[in-house]
Amino acid sequence: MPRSSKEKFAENHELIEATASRLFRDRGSRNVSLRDVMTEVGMTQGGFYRHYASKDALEAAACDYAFRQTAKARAGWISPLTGKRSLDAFVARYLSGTHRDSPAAGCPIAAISTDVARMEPESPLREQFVSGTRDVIAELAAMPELQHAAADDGRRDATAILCLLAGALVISRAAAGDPLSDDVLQEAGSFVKTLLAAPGPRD
Amino acid sequence: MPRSSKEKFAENHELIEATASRLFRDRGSRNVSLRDVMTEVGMTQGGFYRHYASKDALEAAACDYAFRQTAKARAGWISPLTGKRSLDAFVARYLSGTHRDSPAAGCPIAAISTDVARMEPESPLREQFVSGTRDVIAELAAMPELQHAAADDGRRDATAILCLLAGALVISRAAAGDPLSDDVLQEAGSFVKTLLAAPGPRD
DNA sequence: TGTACATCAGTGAACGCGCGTTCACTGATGTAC
DNA sequence: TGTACATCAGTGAACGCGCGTTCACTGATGTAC
Repeated sequence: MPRSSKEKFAENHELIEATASRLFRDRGSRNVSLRDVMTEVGMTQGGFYRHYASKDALEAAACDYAFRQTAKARAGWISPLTGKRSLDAFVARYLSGTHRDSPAAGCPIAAISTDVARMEPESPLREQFVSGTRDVIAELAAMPELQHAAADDGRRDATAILCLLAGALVISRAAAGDPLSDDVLQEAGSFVKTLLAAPGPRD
Repeated sequence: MPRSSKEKFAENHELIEATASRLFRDRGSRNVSLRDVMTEVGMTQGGFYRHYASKDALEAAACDYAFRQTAKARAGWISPLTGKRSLDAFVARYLSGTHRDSPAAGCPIAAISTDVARMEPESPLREQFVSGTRDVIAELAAMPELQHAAADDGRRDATAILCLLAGALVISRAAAGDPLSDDVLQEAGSFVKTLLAAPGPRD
């Protein structure tokens, strides 16, 4: 059944992007073939090139999708006490066993940053990644707990905490199956909690 | 010229390991062929299997080599003021532009943790990686700055700081070429410095 | 010590396989009259 | 509104290529006498 309608085409396009985003975060794009992606979508491999010029182009689109998807998800990460967004709630969700065990649906910074680091200097994937990371830092910096008297609007602390969280998740995933995996999540969480409870601005 | 002497064989073995360790950290083992490794060593690909049973086995050996190499290098990371090892000196070297730009000679946690996370649960690479990571945490926990009155001998702070450092390096590498890359290193370093200057134990 | 022989590190071609990409083709969709 | 035709999303086979691994072979090394 060749030739889909415009609507069906757009639907397939979105599905390819979402599927690739999921598989690439889970296994790494080098370990996922276009055939894997298209089969999961329910199409054959040849049809891919009606949607993207190359696998590289798909990688960039999948990265963008991952940032958009996780940004939406984070909007629902609210404190059970206040019902509002908070750094506490963010940290708890980010360092959860669920997040560790579901890279396919999780933060692209933790999932694909090493792949991005190995790309060519001017690749579209790199640009998407940097843009998405900037947004996450800005989102974190706007959290109430970081709105202290710092001159930089909490950007430094936001950056550092993101590094801590992403680093902890990556190491925890690498150590999966070993007690160290849970330890890392627990200790990183405890460290941030203590930090935020400390009196006064940190600068 | 077939058949090397025992000495030459041991020398070649070490060279294969060191070369693989370097290339795998730099480009990721999936992006490096055995041919790449053996050519760089100065041998042909067929000879590889006299040294290792498979590429998987080489990956584990290369990981172990990376941890041993960087542990030796860190022994020389001393404070310019006191001439002794210190967390300050460690952080400065870890978050340097040199370290960011030389993954091939740098920390394996920052270089290959994502690759390790994608391995089979019981792989030898995973075990080597976990063991090496434990050692780094213990080394950090023994630093004078973390020997405060904490009940856990500074392990929690050591773990958290390692996560922060590794996370910062990985993100900085992914953002290479963009101002964000330097910003991340600088802000993470500043954050840790402020943290260590804060009075009293953190718990 | 010298000699004959077994060992085995390294060579280089070959193997099967999966990959990204191309392409002739199909037939439903969308459009021009 | 109905019809004829151009478009183009999707199919599935084929392409060249590089990969990890195997293997018959070579000849220096190491050993047994």
